[in-house]
Amino acid sequence: MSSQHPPTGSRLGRRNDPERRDKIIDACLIVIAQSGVTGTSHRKVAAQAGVPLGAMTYYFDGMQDLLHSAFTNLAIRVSGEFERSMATATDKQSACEKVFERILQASSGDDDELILSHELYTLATRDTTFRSITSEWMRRSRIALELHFDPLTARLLDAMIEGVTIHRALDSEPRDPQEIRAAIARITGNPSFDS
Amino acid sequence: MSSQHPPTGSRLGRRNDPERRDKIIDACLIVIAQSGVTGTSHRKVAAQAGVPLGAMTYYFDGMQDLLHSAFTNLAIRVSGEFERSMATATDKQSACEKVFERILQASSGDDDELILSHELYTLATRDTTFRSITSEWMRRSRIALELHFDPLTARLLDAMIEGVTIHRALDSEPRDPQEIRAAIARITGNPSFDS
DNA sequence: GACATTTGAGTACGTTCGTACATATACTTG
DNA sequence: CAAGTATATGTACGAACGTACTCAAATGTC
Repeated sequence: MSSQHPPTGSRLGRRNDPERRDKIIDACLIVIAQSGVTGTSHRKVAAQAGVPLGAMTYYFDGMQDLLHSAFTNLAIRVSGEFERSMATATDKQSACEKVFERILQASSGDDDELILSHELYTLATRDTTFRSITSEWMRRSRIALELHFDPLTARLLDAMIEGVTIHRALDSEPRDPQEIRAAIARITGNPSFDS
Repeated sequence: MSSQHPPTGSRLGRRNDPERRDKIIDACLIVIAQSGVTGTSHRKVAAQAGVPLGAMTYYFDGMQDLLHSAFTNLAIRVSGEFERSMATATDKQSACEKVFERILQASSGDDDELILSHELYTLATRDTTFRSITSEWMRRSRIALELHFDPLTARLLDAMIEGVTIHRALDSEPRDPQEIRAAIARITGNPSFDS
């Protein structure tokens, strides 16, 4: 008993798999979503990614570096999606509709985005290193919104998205989607959206 | 060397110090604010509280119970403060002013409230047990706001407070306080507040 | 004052963690 | 094909962790 590893200890040696690093990052986000940053360890991530433990310290300079890389990836992916979504809007009205969809989707809990972003916020509140990620994320959101709204409205709308999303997620009673429309209507000064 | 404890191993025995439990809870919040839930351990909290390690398992049924008690305490304290603040407002205008002060103070980073609430949100996003705390917290905020605003406006305002606070905290560039006034003005439909 | 009970403290155990490091393999170069 | 290098891996180590458990001291009871 106690066969710790495949019978033949096959060390692959120089294989330079460029996807290896990305696989670890993806696995890291999965583990964080499941267990939180608190419960994330090199061993869990390695297991999730299907790579040996030694690969963790090989590709990343410790836990901090791993987390930073993982959250940077997340921020780039999510803000990219939002940019693309906003870019498809043709006017204020359809832009409002996109924002509505975004809040609805983000607060639905159907994916891990909400959990992961909270984990990131928690790190960023304490650590300046991570704040550069959130800062850049917000900057890109704002710019995407400024395709359709003036700068101040874009900032307020961005903040409102955040607040409504969180409140919807952290309340145990379900919230009426109509509330989202009211929020957007008041911030943008577009009363017709609140129908 | 290696004197682990006061020279005289004075076991105090039945002393029933009712403050002991509260001291541990306060210490726990301090440790969380410093090191995050991630970095919080029984040993650190015990050291901060000046109680022996054994006291931790005596007063609390494990880490989960400790965290739950600590965050419940936090929620009660903070929402109590907000209720009292809102109760002193005499009309819509002064209520808006109170809300303004609240956002300014919460996002200033002068105390640990912001850090702690994020840590709580992160737990609540994943764990229903903690969501009852956030849920109750939001309920009380909403009721406090409903002293001066209609229910829908109260909800939106509450969400806006959250969003603006977070954005102010997680941006590396400073934000103009005037932005807060604009947000309140638009949500409450009180244009005169945005001056 | 003797005994029982409650309250609290100290310690030891088994687990898990991050990381360092020796070393095996694959590739490159001559 | 030999020598060298870059790449990747398995493992071992010390530190820190949560928790269970034993037992001392103070209090309650008669």
